[in-house]
Parts: sequence; C-alpha cells; structure tokens
Amino acid sequence: MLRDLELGAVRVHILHHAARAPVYGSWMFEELRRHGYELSYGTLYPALHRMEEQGLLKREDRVEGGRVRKYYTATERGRAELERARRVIRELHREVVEGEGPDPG
Amino acid sequence: MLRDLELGAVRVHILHHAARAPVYGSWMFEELRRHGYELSYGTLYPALHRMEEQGLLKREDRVEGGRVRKYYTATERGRAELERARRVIRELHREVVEGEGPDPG
DNA sequence: GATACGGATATCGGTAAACGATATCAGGGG
DNA sequence: CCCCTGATATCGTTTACCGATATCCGTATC
Repeated sequence: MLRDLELGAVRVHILHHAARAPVYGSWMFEELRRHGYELSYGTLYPALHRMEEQGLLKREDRVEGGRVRKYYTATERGRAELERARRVIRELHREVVEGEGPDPG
Repeated sequence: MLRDLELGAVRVHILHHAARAPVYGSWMFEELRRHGYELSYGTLYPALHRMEEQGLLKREDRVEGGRVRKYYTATERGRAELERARRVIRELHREVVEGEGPDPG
C-alpha cells in the first residue's frame, strides 16, 4: 500500500544525492538499502534511464578501479524537480505528521 | 516524475482523514484538490476499493440529503499502516528537507 | 592477444495500477 | 413515472514494477 510512497521517496533520494555529487547505480542501491528502501535493480536502472531521458539527470561514463560506472548528476531541471518534491514532502509532513491530534474542525 | 510520491501522499491523506471521521469519495476528492493533489475519479474510486479489500478501510453505505454515499473509516489495520506511513514521511523529511546543506560527508 | 573473471549495468515477460471518458446507480420533485 | 443530479463504478490503453537472467567491459593471467 505504501509502495508508491516508498518508490516516490526513492526518486527523491536519487535527486537529493545526485544534486550533491555524482552517483552510480549500485552505490545508490546500497545507499537506499541503508535507509531501509528495498528495491530491485530491475526497478532502479530503468528509473535512472527515465530520469535521464526526462532531463533530470545527466550521465557520464567513467572507469574507476577497473570498473565501468555510469555516474549521474542532477541537472538544473532535476534540482527544480527536487525543490518541488521538497514542497510536497513539507506539506505532507505538516498535514499528517505534525498535526496528528483529533480533527481540528 | 513525482507522480508516485503524490499518489502515495493521496493514500496517506485518505487514511489520515478516515482515521478521524468517515469520509466519502467525492468529498475526499475535493479535500485533496484543496491540498493541490490533482487526480481522477478513475484513480480515486479503485484506490478506495483496494484499500477496503486490503482491510485498511471499512465501508458503510448511507443516504444523506437524498444522496447515496459510501462512507469509509480506517480500521485498526489502516491505523497501523498510517503509523508506518508517518515513519516513512518523518525519515524522508529529515533526510531531504531538514538536511539540505552540502554533503556532510 | 585470447580467455576467464567479476563488478556493474541492461532487459524481458508477467502483473498491476493510473487515467479519463463514459456509464451506471439511486433518491426527490414535478 | 421519468428526468435531474450528485455520487459511484468501469473499461481500454498506457506505463511501471520486479526479479531472474543476460550482457557489457576493464583487468589479470597465461
């Protein structure tokens, strides 16, 4: 039931991290696991591809330590979308977490 | 891109309201609109049905002012799921809204 | 320079949900 | 009894998840 929320949160986390420093798939996978988000590579990679197609991330292929990695960084459009996401989260937090008491009317 | 997040938020809002007082479809529709969530009846009603099938909501048919309405109230299971959702939202808020500065390392 | 290795990335088929247009339902008034 | 209206339901198309499986590509070894 909360799966949509969690998958939405996954995308926001991706943008959040990719706005700070380049990230690649399997690192992101582990980072998300550390935060309790369980998902499949069959979900993560297509999501990264879509976000690139939509212009939210830009990809840069690198070879590091003998590994081929596709690094993703948030674009301007990605940062703007992240800001939108933050507004949604702030609103949701205010509505259902802060205001937990009985119906104010 | 944020659609998943928004639809997840819609479900949380439904549980949140249905835990306070019985709600019916078109009222919930308007309430969500007031909070900026755009969605279709073809999305809302099947969602309510599913949440009932999953035991998160229980339905009670009433006639009020000559209108036939299906009122939904959160079950115990629904309240438990709402608590889970609150934890996810708190975590998400802490991670991507409160900690917005540069990478802490 | 051919081959095997392993981390990283890509894909496929089955399943489920969103969406919006359209249809249906049910009580009340004329 | 039939239409009006608010409310609820459904259908076909499209899109995404998911995990098992396949593929890619530097590197090491010989």
